[in-house]
Order: sequence, then structure tokens, then C-alpha cells
Amino acid sequence: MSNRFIKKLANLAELSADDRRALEIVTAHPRRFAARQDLIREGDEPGPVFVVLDGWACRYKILPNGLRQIMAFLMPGDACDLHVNMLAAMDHGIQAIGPASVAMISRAQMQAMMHDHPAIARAMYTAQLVDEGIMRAWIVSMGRRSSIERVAHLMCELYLRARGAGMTQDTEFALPLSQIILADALGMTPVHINRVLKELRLAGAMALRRGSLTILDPVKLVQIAGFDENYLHRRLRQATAI
Amino acid sequence: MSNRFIKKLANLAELSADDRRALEIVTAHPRRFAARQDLIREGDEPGPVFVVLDGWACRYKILPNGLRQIMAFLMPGDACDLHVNMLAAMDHGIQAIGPASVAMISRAQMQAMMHDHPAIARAMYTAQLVDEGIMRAWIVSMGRRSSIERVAHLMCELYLRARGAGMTQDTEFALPLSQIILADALGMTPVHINRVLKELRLAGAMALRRGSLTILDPVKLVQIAGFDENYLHRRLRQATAI
DNA sequence: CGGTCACTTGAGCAGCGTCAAAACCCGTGG
DNA sequence: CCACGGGTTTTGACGCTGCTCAAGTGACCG
Repeated sequence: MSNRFIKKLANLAELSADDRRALEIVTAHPRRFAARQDLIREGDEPGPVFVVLDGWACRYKILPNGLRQIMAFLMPGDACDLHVNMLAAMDHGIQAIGPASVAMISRAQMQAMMHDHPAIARAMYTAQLVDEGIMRAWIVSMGRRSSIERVAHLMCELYLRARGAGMTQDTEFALPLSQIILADALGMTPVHINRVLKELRLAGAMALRRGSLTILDPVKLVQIAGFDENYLHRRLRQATAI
Repeated sequence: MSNRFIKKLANLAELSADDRRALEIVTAHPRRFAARQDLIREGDEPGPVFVVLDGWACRYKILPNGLRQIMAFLMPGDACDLHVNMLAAMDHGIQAIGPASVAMISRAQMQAMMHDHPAIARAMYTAQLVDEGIMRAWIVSMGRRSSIERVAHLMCELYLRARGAGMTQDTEFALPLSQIILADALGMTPVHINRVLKELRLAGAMALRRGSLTILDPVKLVQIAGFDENYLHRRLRQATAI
């Protein structure tokens, strides 16, 4: 029975039974985090690599004036940077959004595994590239999209990512993000998020309520967002030599 | 006589004479690009790793409606992602801003060099982490800073990065970016950029003109920007094992 | 059943965009 | 050397998107 991490990596590279076993071992003893608990804080010295197995987390930063900006969502299956611990201090925090279960893989473990399992290494590097693509897409959204386009675009992204981890049923999936969290991620105020969600609902594009998102009209949603899934790199280069 | 790339990497790891020689070789035959010429376009298959030796470039994306968003500046010494060619297609373009000189290092060359020169590998990975930190800082800026804060923050960043590559003299450095380019990078309109630059000039914080930026009052500029240099990781972890 | 938190809605405002015109800069060619 | 032309910079007037402030409703939990 494989977890979300394995499922996600399997989308990015061909994994042998042996590879899967190694991943099982390394994620066997996750740690539980409470809602709003920090996995690591800005300024802390980086430690193990985090892999979210269950629940959601986010990377965030608090400005001097108290405003918060979320820079990435980590959903089940997502890991954070491989090489962080070359740095002396974290430049941002990572926080559980709801209760979450997180595997913590030491640098040594990680290195051994990637050395012994090239396919895993390949998948991890690819995942990292996709994460960078997502960051760039966020920059584009914040810079050049209107609020309704921004919200629609994020929902398209999260839906596809959730589907990649096998977390969607049909047109619906669990999205445990409050409007406050969405506001912090999209650089808006909660009240404006609320109005935009209403507009999207009335337009018949999507409906977000009580922790789950329903895509009412995928075509319309994609069109509002100006969404192009290129950057998620679901179609990878075939047979990459290491 | 070492180039900007070597100078930058030397800030990130202890480089031996041998390491430096390897870097010299691999950057010995740069290619020249004209202003506005693409190094690579969105949709293209990724090829060699680019290293900007002279001039500036930017990562960018054009939206369906014709708007452009710049997601990163590459100044002399900067390289682009190590592992890109695991992906089938670029999700963004890279373009020279003015005339530029760019080394193109093949995957094979890069891998051999990083294998034979662990210090170079370390420096490259660290540079990559810093670049990610910069992207996150841009997200924060776009989401939660006012236009004047955003401009001031970018200038602080560019000044420190330029200094790291030895490209500043005292309080001034060459910044060959038009107001149009700045607008595309900061998610604003050129006319508003213009007004903000005027405001910063009148406030006695900084003056940008004719391709060069003068910091008039560093303290004031940093204060306006709410700038915290953490994310550039100029203080690295000591003696990192690989 | 009361307290806290998230959500919802309205009214008014301001930061930044739009549109437009003029001044400037610089390379080019007569 | 000067006139020309394209791009950039500058400035003004006006409007819209999204923020602020405020009040009220609903959901969940102890």
C-alpha cells in the first residue's frame, strides 16, 4: 500500500519494486503536526527534508508590518528542497495548515537513497523543477492577472496537482484552505477573496465551500484563468539519461 | 583573470586553482547575443546550461493578452537551472536585455565538472538555493508590498547581487534596465514606475538614470523597502559536507 | 448556550491603471 | 553638422479594481 509521496514520484519516473520499498522505509515513521504548528521557522537552521504525507502545509513569510505572504502550498506527496541544509538559516517558515503527518528524512538517509536509487533521484529532481515552475507561475499571477483570474488559476493548479496525487474524485476534491489562507497566498484581502469566490460561483465556474472545491464548468474556469498547464510538466522527457 | 561566474562561485565555496581552471575552460567560448534576442523560448526543448558572463538577461513569460511578466533577472555571473533538461519543454523564455555574452555548457560537460570538482558542485547548488530564495522574495513583494516598497526592494536586491559579483563602485552601479523592463518585472505599468522613481529621487533615497543606479541614502532605501538580506544567504553554513 | 472563528455583505475610498500628449535621448543618414 | 525617426521618459486628468472599515450571520466546540 503506497503513500502519496510514492504515488507522486511514480508519476515522474519509472519506479521499481525496490525503489518503492526504499521509499516506504524512509517514510515509515511520520511525525504529526497540529494545525498552525511550524515544521520549521524563518531563521532556524535547516535540518531534515520534509515530506508531507497527509494534510497540507505552506511556505510563508511574515513582513515587519505583520502582513503574511504564502509562497507555496505543500499537499500530500510534496517534499521540500533537497539541498536546503547547505544554507545557514531558513529564509522562510513552513507551517501545517491543518493537522498533518510529515516524514522527516535526514540528509544522510536521503543521500544514500538517491545514490542507491537513481530513479528516485530523477523523480526528486523533476519534482523540484516543477516546484520552481509553480513559483514562477505564481509570480506571473501576482504581477499580471486580475483577482478573479488569480483565484481561478490557483484552483486549476491545485486541482491538477491533487489529481496527480490521486486525491480527486471526478470534479471535486478536498481543499482545506480558508479564505484567509487563500488571501495570504494570492496577495489579496479575505473580503475580496470572498467576493471573487461568489463571482466564480455565480458564473457557474466553480464552487468552494466547507473544505471542498467543485469544478462546475472546467472549460469556463480554464478560460477565466487563462490557464496553460505546461508549467506543471505532466508530460516529461522520455528516457532521460540520469 | 577570472570572469564574473568564477567570482560569484568563489563567494559560495572555497575554490582551488584547479577548480578555477575547470571553470575557465568551460566558459572559454561564450556566444554573443543581441539585445532582445532569446537564449531559449517557451516551448523549446531545454539544451545546455546558460551562464551569463556579460550583459543582462531575464526569464519571462507572455500572457495570452500580450502582457509580459519577468520572473528573474540574470546578471553577469548568473547561471540557469542545472537540471532543466530533464523536462520536455521550457515553461518560460530567457531573453538578453542588452547585448550579452553567454557561455553554454553541455549537460555532459557540466556533469563531468561537478563530479570532478565537488566544490563547484557545492557552489552551484548553493547558487540555485539563493535563486529560489529570490523568487520567493519576489512573490512576497508582488503580494504584500506597495509599489514604492517593491521598487526599493528590487533595487536593494540588485545592488547586493551586483556587489557579490564585484560590479559596484561605492554607491553606484550599472543597471541597464529600462522603466518598461522594470514595469514588467514588478507587475506595474511603466508610467507608475516612473512616478515611483521620481518619488524615491525626491525622497533622497536613490536615483536611477541613464543606465546606472545611485544609492543616495542606503538607510532610507532599506527602510522604505523593508529590506532584510537574509534571503540572499551571504552568510553560508560553514564547512558543509558535500 | 455562549464564545470564537470564519464567512458574508455594504459603503466609501485610494492606489495604481488608462489614455493622451509632450519632451527627451540617441543612432542614422543625408 | 544637422535633420529625422523610433523608442524611452515624463507629466496630467480621470476611472476602476481592490482595500478599509464596519456590521452582521453562521458554524463549530467546549
